Amino acid sequence: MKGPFIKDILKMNPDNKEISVCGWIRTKRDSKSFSFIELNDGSCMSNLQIIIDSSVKGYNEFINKLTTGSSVKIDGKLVKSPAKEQNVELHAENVTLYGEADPEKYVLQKKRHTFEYLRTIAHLRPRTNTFSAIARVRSAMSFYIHRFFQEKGFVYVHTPIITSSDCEGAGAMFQVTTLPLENIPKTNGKINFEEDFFGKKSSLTVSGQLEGETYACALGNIYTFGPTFRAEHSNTTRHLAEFWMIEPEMTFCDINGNMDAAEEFLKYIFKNLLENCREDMDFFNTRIDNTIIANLESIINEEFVRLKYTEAIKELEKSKVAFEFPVKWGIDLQSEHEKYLTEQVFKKPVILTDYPKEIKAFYMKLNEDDKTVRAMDVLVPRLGEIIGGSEREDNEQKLVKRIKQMNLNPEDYWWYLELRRYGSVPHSGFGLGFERLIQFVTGMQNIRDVIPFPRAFKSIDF
RNA sequence: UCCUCUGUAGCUCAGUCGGUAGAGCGGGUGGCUGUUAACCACUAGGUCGGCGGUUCGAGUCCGUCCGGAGGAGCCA
Repeated sequence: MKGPFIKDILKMNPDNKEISVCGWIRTKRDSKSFSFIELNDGSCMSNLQIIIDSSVKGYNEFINKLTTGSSVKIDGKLVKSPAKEQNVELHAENVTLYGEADPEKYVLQKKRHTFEYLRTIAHLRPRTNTFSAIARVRSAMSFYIHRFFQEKGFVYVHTPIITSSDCEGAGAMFQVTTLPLENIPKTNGKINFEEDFFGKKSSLTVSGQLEGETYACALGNIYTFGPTFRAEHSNTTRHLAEFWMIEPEMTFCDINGNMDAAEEFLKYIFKNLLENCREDMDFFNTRIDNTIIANLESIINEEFVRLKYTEAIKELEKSKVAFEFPVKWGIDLQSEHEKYLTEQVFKKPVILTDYPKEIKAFYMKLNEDDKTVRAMDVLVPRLGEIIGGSEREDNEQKLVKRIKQMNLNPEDYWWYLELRRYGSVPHSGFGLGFERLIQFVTGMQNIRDVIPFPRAFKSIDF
């Protein structure tokens, strides 16, 4: 597709310039002697208004075929529009119809559709305002994420999608196998994985963190940004079986440096989003959730609160709110607790640290009190946890002890432990789910609507 | 996996006490207007998710299966 694109045309000086524009017709309004067309090419939310006078060659043949959804090329003159709704419009001189869209059958007519229905036509939904805006915001956010890390000298590491470790413990895994399922080779009743493709039981990754740490412990600062798979039978507005995750890992960096990085990171990408995707963000703010822009602006401008878990528990115990889940030191915080802290107590993002070791992963660095670990969760108003991270345990003996405590086998982690044996360094990192981030900035309620082709439990229609 | 709700026209929904179905939007036709959520008139669309049962009679009641949504758990 060649330009100029409608995004740029709308900013051009309307000086009778001859241009050509391609796109899909969103709607048409006929008069006796001319027609108005709203043309969209995906470059932006706005349409370009086209006027086709009935004197244009072939008018009577093509005009009834220029229906919603049909694709055209229009050559014409860009002029100033006399009406208020737009600055410029295109006076067509030549019309080329590429593809018709039978209005009796094409379901995306100009009318509202529920997101639920649009999920059943995932191949057509990017042609709607909402889903094209989501696609642009997703793309832009990916770019800002890369740019943030690249500007800071982080190395982008491609961690494997297929892994042999069934030991990551972050969730149910999808097994990868070429064994014949109708006749699985077994020895003494147990599956013989030596005959499988990799010679070992293999799965799709649930996290690139452990592999990421190996590269961080050589290159300094790294990040991953790739697909992640969880085979959990979750059926919620916040879970996917296939989603994208960002996981930076920083060496010579403690929990405080980790918090600094997470805060700077969020502020950077949100600021870029508001500055560069204003039209799409205004749309979300108007049509989806009218708090998102104010919310993002306050996150950009406010300093995040930093609070230890123990302090947060005290704060919650002090409150008069009747929580569904009672508060007590040692519990994992429920989303009602997180929301209370971010929305009622502080009214801004809160970074909670130093959680009880029992409710956190084995690789998090143990504090001197032997009870808490250097975990950090970044909580934001409305969503709750947006980032989870920690300083990693860098002492081999302590790490082995924690692995055993969690009933895991240290032998499975031999290479991960060697990072602590040879040139171990304090290091930290965090992870964030990309789709939840997109949900947060767009206000979209269902995670299946912020990824082009959602994969979820019992759901893979496209 | 559990709990709740839901399935009627292309889409969004209404349908009373069980008596063979309606609206809005969208589509078609005609009219009108520098229109822009266009407007006005007319018009065509339905195996009421599938199967079984109760009944003289089921969109409506019962059973079951399938699909969808929301919540819980788990998590990102």
